[in-house]
Amino acid sequence: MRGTSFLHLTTTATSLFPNSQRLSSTIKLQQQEKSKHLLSLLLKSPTIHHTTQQVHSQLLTTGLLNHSMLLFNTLLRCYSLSNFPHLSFLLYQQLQQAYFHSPSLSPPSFDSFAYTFLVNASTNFCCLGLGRQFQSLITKAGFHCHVYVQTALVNMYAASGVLGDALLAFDEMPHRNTVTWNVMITGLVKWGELEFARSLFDEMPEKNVVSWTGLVDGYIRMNRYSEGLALFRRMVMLEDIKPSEITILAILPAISNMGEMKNCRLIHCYGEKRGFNASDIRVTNSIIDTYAKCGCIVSALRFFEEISVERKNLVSWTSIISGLAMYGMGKEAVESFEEMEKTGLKPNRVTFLSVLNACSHGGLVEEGFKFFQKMVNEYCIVPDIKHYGCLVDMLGRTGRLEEAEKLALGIPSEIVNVVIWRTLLGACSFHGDIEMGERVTRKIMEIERGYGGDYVLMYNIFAGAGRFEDAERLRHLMDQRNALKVPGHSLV
DNA sequence: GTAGGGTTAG
Repeated sequence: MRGTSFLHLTTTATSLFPNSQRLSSTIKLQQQEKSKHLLSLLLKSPTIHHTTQQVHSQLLTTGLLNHSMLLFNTLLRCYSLSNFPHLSFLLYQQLQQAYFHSPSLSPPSFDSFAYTFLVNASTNFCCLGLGRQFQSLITKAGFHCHVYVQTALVNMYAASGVLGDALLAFDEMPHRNTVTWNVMITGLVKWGELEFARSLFDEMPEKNVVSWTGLVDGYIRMNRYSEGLALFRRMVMLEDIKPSEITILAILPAISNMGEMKNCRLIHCYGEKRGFNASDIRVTNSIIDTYAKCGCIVSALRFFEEISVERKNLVSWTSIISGLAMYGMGKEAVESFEEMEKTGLKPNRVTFLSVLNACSHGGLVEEGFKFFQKMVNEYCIVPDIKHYGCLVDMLGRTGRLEEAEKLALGIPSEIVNVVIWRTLLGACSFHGDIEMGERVTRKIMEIERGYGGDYVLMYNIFAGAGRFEDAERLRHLMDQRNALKVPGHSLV
């Protein structure tokens, strides 16, 4: 890795600042003013990449790079949080090189802030190798007990799924704060280690809303909705912890999976009271989605229409289109799509998937094809298997089985899957096409033999056509192959 | 300065 060559340079670092005595006081003052100005620029708009880059190039051209550790660290932080975290490493390297090329300067000495941001940049850049190198520099620099720096390292390992190393770093910390515990817990939750996360949660001395939300989210992500919601209730009622917008985002999927319309309303009201609905578009969008999934498209629509056009983003529109699709409201979904385009928003693959789904559920075949063409030609989006799935379903539902089969056969072999054929088999069953049903069943068996639902569908096709012998033959085959029909409800 | 995040074929 490119990092090796420049990282080892820091081992001799002792002090960042140059010998400033030689600078005249006027120049020094000018530099301080300039630094102050650049710092305020960064602090004013830390998330605007353009500003960060401008400040960076100013630092390089004016030679101010090694004059203020505060400015350097702030810039490092902006990069680590941006979409280009590797620029943190470039900046780091430039400071090293400034020293390397002018021996009159004192070598840079990176503090706990710099290391924290560099580790975060490694995390966000998914570059564990570099992170490990920083870890050894951190130890050499004497920050092996520093809570912030070590927490950043625990987070790096935990977020990347290297849970053994995360625990090692966590265990070796003589002092931990709530954030340390939280990064460990959320890391474990992220990688499905829920029980382990739970035991740490029970063990941690002071829990805050992030700890609670992390665990609630864990249960819900593992489809353990009632346990997640029970924990949420305990958090609010017994522990008196105020939910945050992230808590709301975590519990809404549980509410929609349980179909708890009442609770959706409750959360909606709570969001109004706390101002989340107005301040966080993600909460707004998730409420639209939850209303729709709880069976109330009217509430979803009403809520959606209350949002101002300026606040609605692509996900808001996609959520309502996908909601309308669930109810077979194809026409309304198409109208929403067109309205969205008028506002200047550019649909993405999910928006197209939702509108295609709406066309398929609403029986709008020609519109569906038009959207597919539009997606490919106008928006240059390469269709994925789900887009094809909608088209097959759309043709299959309306009984255009030959076209559906032809389309399925034309799907690139690298992406075609068993779901496509299962969709077609469902259509064959619905429209009673025995021959195609047999053909499609054979295709499915080539890919996967263990799913009982396919045998059942084919059995129904035979039985429906009065071919009971064939049906029984199939039932035998199913027993022989030990195919299990997965029940319609969850076993947990 | 360090932690959690919305829409997705059948």
